[in-house]
Amino acid sequence: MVETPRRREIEDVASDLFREHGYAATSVRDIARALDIQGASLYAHVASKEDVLWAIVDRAATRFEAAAAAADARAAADGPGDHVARLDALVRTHVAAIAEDVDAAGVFLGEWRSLGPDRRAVILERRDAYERRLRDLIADGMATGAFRMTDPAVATTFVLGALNAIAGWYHQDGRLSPDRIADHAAGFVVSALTDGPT
Amino acid sequence: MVETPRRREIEDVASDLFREHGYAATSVRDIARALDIQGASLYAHVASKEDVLWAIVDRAATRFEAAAAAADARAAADGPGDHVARLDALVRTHVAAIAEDVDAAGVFLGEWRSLGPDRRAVILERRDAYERRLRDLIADGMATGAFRMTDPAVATTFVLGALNAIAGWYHQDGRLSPDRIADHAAGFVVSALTDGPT
DNA sequence: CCTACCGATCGGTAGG
DNA sequence: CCTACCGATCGGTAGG
Repeated sequence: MVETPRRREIEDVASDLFREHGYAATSVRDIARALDIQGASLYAHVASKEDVLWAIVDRAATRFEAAAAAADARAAADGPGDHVARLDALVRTHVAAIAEDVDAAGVFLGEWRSLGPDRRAVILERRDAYERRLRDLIADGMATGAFRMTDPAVATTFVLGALNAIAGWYHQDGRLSPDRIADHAAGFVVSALTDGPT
Repeated sequence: MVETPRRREIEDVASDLFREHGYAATSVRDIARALDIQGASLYAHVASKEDVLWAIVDRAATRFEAAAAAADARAAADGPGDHVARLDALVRTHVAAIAEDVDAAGVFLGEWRSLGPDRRAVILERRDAYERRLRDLIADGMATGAFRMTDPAVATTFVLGALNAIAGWYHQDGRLSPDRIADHAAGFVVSALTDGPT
């Protein structure tokens, strides 16, 4: 299915509603009303309600994956062995990925439970892969002494928990720009994983 | 309404289902089936589906509030001016409050959107009050030099994000005991907010 | 706690 | 994109 402009409009409106009320509490009529069309008319553009959720979640997941790849590229230019720089880069691109589309990020992070079994499994595996990437970086940094020793798996969930919480409060017209938030996030995470000033 | 044993049983089963599938995606028949009774029979014990959600959320919120009070008492015994000790105590009681009933904590943290407007407002105000408490502690610690200088409001959301993520992965029969998780959480948070070893 | 039932709303289809 | 419609399921009530 091609991504027509109208189709994208539907997904954006749905992201907002799913984020605000949750997928199950949002009816296809709610989505249609926000677009000023009839509920049944939505099916001229989408095959099912779950397909809309999937499109949002899949696109958000892809954005996070691209962010991680971009962070790798950025850090590799600086120096491959610098774990602090690599973590700093990953945190910043992660925050940017959230801020780029908060609604979609929030839906991705909070509504994957509403996917059918197959898609749910796919998205969980992609989340796991992303998490493994961060965990490996943290574990490697501990092994080289860049980070203080602690449980890498637990530290990873703390880091992602702190970062993903941003999707719960960030607003485009808020006090802080995405870059400023990324500054704070990078400072927080690096400080949490290092023992003292370098 | 008094809290009969059966009523509590209903709430526990509902916590599990709401946590796994979300409030809106869980029908009263789902809850009844888990208790081996008919859907309509549930109404011999509860007035509405939302009342069940409210009971779970209200109890969990009360538990977090009690945890904060306990942390205050514990830290006051040590010494009132020690912000690191106060933060350490608050983190530990917060983690304990999550582990005490993960399902209810998860519902409290993730399903308050499903409450009606009035109850939603009440629970948001109680969450805000809890958050203010932590933010004030962090801001005071920055003013006295115990914590590194950064934005207290943002730091607070990072701390709560990291801690509340525990509700997403903690299991009673997991690798780590609540106390060990609390150790890691306290180490992570204190390290994030301090500049180096004391 | 059960059986029998209710109106409302759900996601989705047919046919234009 | 609309009107008209469908079967299924929803939360909840009546009466025992």
